[in-house]
Amino acid sequence: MVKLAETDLDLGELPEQIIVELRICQILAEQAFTADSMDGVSPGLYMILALIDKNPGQKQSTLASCVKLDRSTLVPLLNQCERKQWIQRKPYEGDGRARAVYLTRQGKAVVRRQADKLAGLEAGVGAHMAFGERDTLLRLLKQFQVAIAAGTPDEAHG
Amino acid sequence: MVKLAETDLDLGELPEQIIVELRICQILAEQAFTADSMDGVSPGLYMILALIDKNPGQKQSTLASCVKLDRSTLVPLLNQCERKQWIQRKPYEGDGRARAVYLTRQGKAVVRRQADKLAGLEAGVGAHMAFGERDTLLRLLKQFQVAIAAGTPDEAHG
DNA sequence: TATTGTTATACTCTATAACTATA
DNA sequence: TATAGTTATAGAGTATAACAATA
Repeated sequence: MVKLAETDLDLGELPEQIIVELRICQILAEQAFTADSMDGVSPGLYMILALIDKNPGQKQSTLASCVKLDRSTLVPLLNQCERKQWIQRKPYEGDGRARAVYLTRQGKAVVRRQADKLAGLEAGVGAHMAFGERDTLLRLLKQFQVAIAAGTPDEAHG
Repeated sequence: MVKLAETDLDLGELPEQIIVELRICQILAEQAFTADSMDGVSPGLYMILALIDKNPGQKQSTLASCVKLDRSTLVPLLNQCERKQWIQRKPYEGDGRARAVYLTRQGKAVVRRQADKLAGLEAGVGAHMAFGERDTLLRLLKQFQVAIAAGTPDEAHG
C-alpha cells in the first residue's frame, strides 16, 4: 500500500507528475507481483527467467546485457536459482570460458506459474479499464521510454 | 539505458505486459532524474523533501507514513539531509517525543532545483507526445493504481 | 501500555575492481 | 591482450526488533 496521502498532508504538484505516478505504479505493481509468492520471485528475476525460457543455452553475459545488468550481478542471482534447481549451467559449445544457461523442468514450472500470475494481474488491470485503454496505456508507456531517453527539449534541440 | 533487447534475444510476451513496461519506464525515469545531479537526490528523497516543503513542521512518523516508509527508515535519510544542512529538526510543540521537521534555506533551494529538473523532464516527455496524450497517460497511471490495488478479477469477486 | 525517535542488524539489488581460465 | 565467469567488497534502499524517553 504505497498510495501517498491517507494522512492529510499537502502533496503539492507531486500527483501531477508522470514520473511520480510512474514510481507509485511501479512500487504497487512490484508488491502485487511479489505478494503471496510461494516461489519468492521478484519482477526482475522473473524477467531473467522468462528470458532464459525463451532463449535457452545463452551465455550469462548475453543475458546480463539484455536486461542491462552487470555480468557480475547476474552470478549470485543464477547461483540462487541453481541452488533451487530452477536453472542449470552447461558448457557453452565453442567457447570454453562461457556457460550456457538452461531452465530445468522445475524452473519452467516456476516461470509458468509466474507468467500466469502476471497474466492475472494484467487481466485485473484490464478489467478496471474501458475498452482499448489498456492498449493506450501500453502504447504511451513505450512512447514515454523514447521520450525520457531523448532528454529535455532544451538539450535535444542543440 | 535499460531498454531490453539490443542483443537479438526473444523477449516473448514481456513487452506486451504493462507491469514490465512500467518497470522499464521507472528505471529510465529514475536514471534521467538522478543523472548529472549535483545534489545527488534520488526520486524517493525528492518526494520526501517536497513533502516537507509543502508541510513544514510535521512529525517524522507522519512524513514516513505518508510516503509509506517505516519510521526507522526515515531516520538515516533525515540524518543525511541534516548533515548537508537541508533540513532541521526542532522540538514538536505539544509532544515531547516527536520532532518537527523543517527545510532550511539551502534545503528549499535544493527542492526548487530538483523541482525545476523534474519539470524539465516532464516537459520533455510532453514534447514527445501528441496533444492531450500526457494527460491521458497521467489519468491511466492513476487508474492503474486503483486497478492493481483492487487485485485480480478472481480474488475480487469472492 | 502505547507511541516517537533511534539504534542495531539484516536482506535485496546493484555496481566496480581484481582474479582465473580461456581465447 | 581481451573476454567470460567469478569473488570480494561496497553502497543504496528497505525492513524488523529492541530500547529510551515521553505520553
